[in-house]
Amino acid sequence: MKKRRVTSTDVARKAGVSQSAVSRTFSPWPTQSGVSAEIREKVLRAAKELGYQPNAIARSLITQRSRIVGVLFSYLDNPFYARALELLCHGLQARGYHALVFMMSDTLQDIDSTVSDILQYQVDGLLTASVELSSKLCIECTERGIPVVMFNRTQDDPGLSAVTTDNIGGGRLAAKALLDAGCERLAVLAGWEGASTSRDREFGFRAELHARGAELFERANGNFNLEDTAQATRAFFKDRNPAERPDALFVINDYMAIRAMDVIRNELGLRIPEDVSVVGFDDISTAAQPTYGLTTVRQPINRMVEASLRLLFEQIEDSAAQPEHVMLGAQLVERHSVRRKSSP
Amino acid sequence: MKKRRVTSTDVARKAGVSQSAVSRTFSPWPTQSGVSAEIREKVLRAAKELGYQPNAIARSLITQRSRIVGVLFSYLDNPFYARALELLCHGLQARGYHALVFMMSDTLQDIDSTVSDILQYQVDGLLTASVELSSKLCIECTERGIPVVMFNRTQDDPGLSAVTTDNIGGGRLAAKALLDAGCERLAVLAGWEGASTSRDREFGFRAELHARGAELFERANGNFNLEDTAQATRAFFKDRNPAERPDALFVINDYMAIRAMDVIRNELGLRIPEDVSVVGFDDISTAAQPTYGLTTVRQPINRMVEASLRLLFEQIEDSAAQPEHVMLGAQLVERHSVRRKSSP
DNA sequence: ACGGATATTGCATTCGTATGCAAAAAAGGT
DNA sequence: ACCTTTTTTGCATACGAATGCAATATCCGT
Repeated sequence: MKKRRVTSTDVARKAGVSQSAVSRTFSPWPTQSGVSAEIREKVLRAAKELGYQPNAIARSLITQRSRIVGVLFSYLDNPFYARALELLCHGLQARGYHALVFMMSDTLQDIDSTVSDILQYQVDGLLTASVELSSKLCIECTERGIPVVMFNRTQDDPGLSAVTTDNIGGGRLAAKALLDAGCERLAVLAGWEGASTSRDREFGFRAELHARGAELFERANGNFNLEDTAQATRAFFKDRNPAERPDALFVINDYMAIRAMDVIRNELGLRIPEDVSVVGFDDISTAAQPTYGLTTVRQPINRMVEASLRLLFEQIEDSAAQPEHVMLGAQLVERHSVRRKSSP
Repeated sequence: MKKRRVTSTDVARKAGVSQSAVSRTFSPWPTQSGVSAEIREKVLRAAKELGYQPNAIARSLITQRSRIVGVLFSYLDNPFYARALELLCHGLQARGYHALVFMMSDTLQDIDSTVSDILQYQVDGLLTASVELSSKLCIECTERGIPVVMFNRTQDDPGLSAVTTDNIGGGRLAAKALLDAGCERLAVLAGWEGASTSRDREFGFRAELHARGAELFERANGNFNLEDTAQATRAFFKDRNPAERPDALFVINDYMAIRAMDVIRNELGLRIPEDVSVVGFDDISTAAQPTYGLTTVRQPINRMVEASLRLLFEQIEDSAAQPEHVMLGAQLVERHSVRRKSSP
């Protein structure tokens, strides 16, 4: 039952060569000091017979490279993040790296022990998403020379790389769409005050309103969860006369927007977009389904992932590489949740 | 910039004790041979000052335990799997383990190299979900003494642990619900023939039909993707007279069922459940949203995850533990997508 | 104070692979 | 054929922590 693992020494013995030869044969990088075709042949044959696989742990120990990247997420309910994780993993694997996933349920977020775990596993880099990391985590990691890239979040600290969409610009686009359609009482359903995404999107939204001389009608927090979102939506519309309730709603992400639409239509019996126009953010696949046809601000998720990986590997491969903040453009995707411009 | 990492030897020197003492102080398991309070104190102080963290890689090498579990997924689009991954990670972390995630896009599934990766990382166990693993992978891993637990899939090979819902029973429940409601032309929209889940659910569905003397009206494959699902749904209903098309649809999972409902209502202009009743499988959160109100067969995902982890750790901790197939009961959740029983 | 039992501590080795260095072999030049 | 240059090869050591064993210190009873 308990098989002793096969080591490079076993292979060496079987092939009648030195352990170094085996190591060199399996070296992933075209080693400067190669092995002759003849030896390589012998080694490979012996390895195959024994079922030898190099031990990545031992290799990491000596090379000081684990080829493991820590990936921090706090939840995957929001399909945007599920998709991001999927793409991130693919990208990592394509580069010969692997993702060690840390799920931080916001409730029991034991930051300290998580940081400790990350550090102990000697990850070569760290990708964080949907997580407001305490500056503590950042400092600890960067101090130890572990590159950190934040996905879809920013932090004031300029020592950290981050990749985001232009959330402020995106917020403006949302406001513009609603204003252009002739909406007059605009409400925003924000996420959670602590998240830069939510703050920036709302900021952009308000900025555009201000620029147009309009005023925000109402606001509430959905805290990125469906329950609070439904609650807030009800508060906006329930038992209110048409003239006293919003006629437009900007929801800080699609995940919440979909839920809001549901409450608006099925619980409150209002029509979208006739009674209320809705704009979301992200452009998750559900938004495109005809049932919702949600007009939304698209985040270019593929490019975001690519940029994150590029930044991360630049820093992994060149420790002198400077942290950078990449901001990609947002784009409005018009579907059917915003009413058509009322002709003047 | 380039900080040399702090080792137990550094701490030992600073604290004026031996490296062994440091190792023992940081040993996670209450070591038989402890250290005195005095030394522990000195060590901890020195460690804190230097910012020492034990190196998990080095530890793994000597203990032959990586405390890393490989987790294989093929996609996260289906929220059921996203949720499963989330729960799995939490469970792993709660036990002091971590998930090394392998995403196998079905298209570019390079099984061989993935197996190789898994083996090289010396994972203590392997959890696979939404993946039909070639027997090759199984054999390779079990031969090397790596416990494998399949989540939501089965394989003929009895040497493998698996956790599933009673898919056959679940399929029967779906048929029963539809038949009891008086539906007469039942269609099933399957996933992909290669997946045991899909096969078993369809099998159960047909078995119940057969037992009741009913016959399957039609079937198609949605291949677990939204495009094929929409396509198949159109084929079922488009340009057909009411009497020539299905009046009930069992979709093999909710992810696809939601898409099917969308096509039925928004593209084809049919009503649910008046024109067609729909039953899904899984009970993802979207199914509960009023917009859909999908009647579905619930998989007890929490218990599935718990069982998977239990099985996995039984085998990790006791190499004599036998593989086991845990099958949990399925349960029908009635909402509004199946028409009410027509009174006789 | 002494013998023996017990709890601490440190030494030395081990895990499996990579790599600098020197020795050996092969290739190249005249 | 001889000397130089280049390529192969193996030896020995390093990576960082865990642990069996022996040495030392501590405790206890009398």
